Amino acid sequence: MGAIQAIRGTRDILPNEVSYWQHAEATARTIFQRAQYQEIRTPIFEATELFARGIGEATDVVGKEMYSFTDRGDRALTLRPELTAGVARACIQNGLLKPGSLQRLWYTGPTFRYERPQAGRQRQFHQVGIECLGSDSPLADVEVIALATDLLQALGLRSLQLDINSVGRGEDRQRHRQALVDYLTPHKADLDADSQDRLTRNPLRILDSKNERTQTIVQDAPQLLDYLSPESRRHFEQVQASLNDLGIAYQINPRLVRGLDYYTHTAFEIQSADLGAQATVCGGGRYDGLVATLGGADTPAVGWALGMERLILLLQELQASPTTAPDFYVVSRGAIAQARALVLTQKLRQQGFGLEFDLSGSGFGNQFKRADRSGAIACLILGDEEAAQGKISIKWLPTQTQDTWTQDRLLTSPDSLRQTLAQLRETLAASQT
RNA sequence: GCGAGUGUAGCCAAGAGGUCAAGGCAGUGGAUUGUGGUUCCACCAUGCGUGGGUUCGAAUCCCAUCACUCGCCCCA
Repeated sequence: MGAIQAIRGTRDILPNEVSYWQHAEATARTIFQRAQYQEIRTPIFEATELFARGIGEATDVVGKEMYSFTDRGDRALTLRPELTAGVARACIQNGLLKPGSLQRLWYTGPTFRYERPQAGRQRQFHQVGIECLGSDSPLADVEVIALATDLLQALGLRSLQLDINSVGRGEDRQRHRQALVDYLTPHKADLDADSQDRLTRNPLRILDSKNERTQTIVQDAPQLLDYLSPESRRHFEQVQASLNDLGIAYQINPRLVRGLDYYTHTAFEIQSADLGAQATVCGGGRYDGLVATLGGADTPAVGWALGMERLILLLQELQASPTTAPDFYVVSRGAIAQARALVLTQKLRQQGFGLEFDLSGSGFGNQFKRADRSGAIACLILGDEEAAQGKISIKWLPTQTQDTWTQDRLLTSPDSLRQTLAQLRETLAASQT
């Protein structure tokens, strides 16, 4: 009652879930590093104008999904709804885009969009992404896509689908858009309400409508792929050829369009059937115009962003949470013994062992119960008797055997300790399968 | 932003206007003040998302509000 709650569309990531995040982040990091992508960290909020100009005023993201506010200095600011624009801004501002040079970058961090929350969709969510700036080669598109599929595969995800398309260049889209409007206008009355609305705002989207009647009308509508310039078509063909060389399965989806204005040529999406309505895990493409739009030198670029929450949902369906059991559980009783036990605990931790120290102050019986639940391989036991003699008892939980060592021996034989732990862990694993 | 559904403990839940709200899992303490996993016992919601209203009486009916879920829109 009266307790303050996390605000709508935000959530806490609790310890039992964090292990998935760490696993995903670590995997991403090694894959990016192997391909010589460097991490970049940019601010969580930026000038509103950056997104308005970069993403496009007419897009849904800018039009109705931004967390915008003015600060005490009357600056118009926005919590970033995606990271690409900020990364591009940082590259321009810091002179990272020298003519003829390449920047390979990756990033991760929180992202904000004011939308109705659903499964796999929140107002604060997290993205991981990469950007390859400075190359117009179709091979850059494919390198970037391959890193996405590598990452997902390394995480053990199956049954994902890669859709690709080419949205051409601005001129190609203009011509196609005109043709599309010309084709659809006579049918306007038969379109669903949403699509009628989109006829003037964003006719491309009509192709994607889920309305059956609209779909039958749209079947014979002009396809964007037929309006591509020869250059754009060649680019798209090379992307496909190179994907084939790498054995990456894909589907050409002529209806795939991206929600942000800055995309050119290649657009792609990776979807999962296990995510419900929010099926896209990873989306990206080429954005040759963005850097120039933001005031930088003309710089071709490709990249993608991946939704961490959606990725974690898939990982959780796949495997149980990785456990983090300690090597030793430290059982002690009596003020002097406890104080000594803590000293030994710290020294063993400094040698690289994992130890959980019992702080409950309850009887040995209860401490052993907790030791068992902790999943530890052994108990270190220090009571009045051991403390008085400078000794310590070690109970090996899987074998129910117990040794008494001098405390000195405990601290000076890390190798044999490690060996015993490894052996017991093995037999434990064997007995469980 | 629109449409629909659901809120009872950390989790899964029964309850359907009338004994100070079943049960299970988890947790804590004890049987066992120096030895675990099994077992047994005890404890664990002055309150049913929140705020109003109807009623002699509300977890149960009504209204509002908040949150979540599903669909639309859109995206990661």
